[in-house]
Amino acid sequence: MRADARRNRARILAVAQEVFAERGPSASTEEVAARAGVAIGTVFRHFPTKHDLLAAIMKELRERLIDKAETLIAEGDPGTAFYDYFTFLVESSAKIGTVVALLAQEGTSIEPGEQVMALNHTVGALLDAAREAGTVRPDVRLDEVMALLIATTHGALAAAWSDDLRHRTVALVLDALRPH
Amino acid sequence: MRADARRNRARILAVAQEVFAERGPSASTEEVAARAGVAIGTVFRHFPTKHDLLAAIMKELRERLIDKAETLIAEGDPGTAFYDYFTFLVESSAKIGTVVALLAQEGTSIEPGEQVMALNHTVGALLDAAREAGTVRPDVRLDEVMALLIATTHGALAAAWSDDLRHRTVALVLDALRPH
DNA sequence: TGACAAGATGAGTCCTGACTCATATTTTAG
DNA sequence: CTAAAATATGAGTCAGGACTCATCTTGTCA
Repeated sequence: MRADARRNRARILAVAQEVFAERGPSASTEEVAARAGVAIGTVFRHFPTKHDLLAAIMKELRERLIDKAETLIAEGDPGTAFYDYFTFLVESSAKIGTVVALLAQEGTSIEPGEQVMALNHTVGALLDAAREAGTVRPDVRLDEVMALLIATTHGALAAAWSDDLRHRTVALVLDALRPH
Repeated sequence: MRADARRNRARILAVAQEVFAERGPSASTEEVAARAGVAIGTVFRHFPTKHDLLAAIMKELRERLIDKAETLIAEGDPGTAFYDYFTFLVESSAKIGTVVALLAQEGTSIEPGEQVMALNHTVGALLDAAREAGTVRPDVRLDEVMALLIATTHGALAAAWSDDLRHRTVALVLDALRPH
């Protein structure tokens, strides 16, 4: 792969994240190209389909999210790591927006979607650890947690909550998971 | 207004609710026309803009939602009416889908939006009653409740939760609002 | 450095979906 | 029953956005 091609690919990917975060997944490929300072054909050379572009973003994002989870597992208190991660994901969605696309677009399609599967697995591990540490009610199930996560994440993005409101709301949701 | 015109208007409105519930707000006006058994021009005669059509749906929906609230206030236990209403709204969104458009489309626009204002007011009344009856934590604020409502509603629709999962998730969320 | 393959360009195609309007049809008042 | 007014019709216009490709440009390697 030529050096300039690699540079362009990276630049397009970065810019696309911004654009889709701001305008939602219906933003035009034209705008991505324009903001990347590149002709539209170049975008389609690297990502033959708009869907491919979105998929690439989601893949990168997933890696970032899983990195964060591994850091928390390695360094953090198992009792609080779960809560920290939940909060981190909601914060990310408020800023990055794409998390929502990740969770939603896949959620509505038929197949579970590998991104969601991976996240499921990660959150599940943190949840188990927290349960064992006694900081999460033992009867809380993973699918409920994922549902709360999707809901909070969607809400934070769709309704553009203020920082303050977002914090208070997440606190309420997480309180629901704590033992008594 | 001619009799057939009135009939058509009503039919279009009813069908449009179905279509938008199934396909989301991006469903085409063509499809609404087709399913209503009417030419596309007729749809545009009654609703000059797609936005007008959505607005009409939302208005009708709002009236239905507020009716329900008034019934609950009049007949129900003030301690549980709030919880029943919250549940009712989420159930509705799971079926009607349009609630989401109502809460979201408006939420992202600049002005608060009269639909959301009205719902705010209604939920606020129920929340106050429940607080007074002691079935809701005194420190829970209306904006937090609305945030949870939007989130749950979005989540239920976007992720197509099963009935069972929806019930459990709503139960968790509502537990977060109960005193201890 | 030269030449060629990889890459970039952007005007153009195709399609979808909102909206229009000249014409045909129906309702209804008288 | 009839004519004017109100409606309905649906082919057509227009705009936006995904995607293509003939042509030009540039990186790289001998």
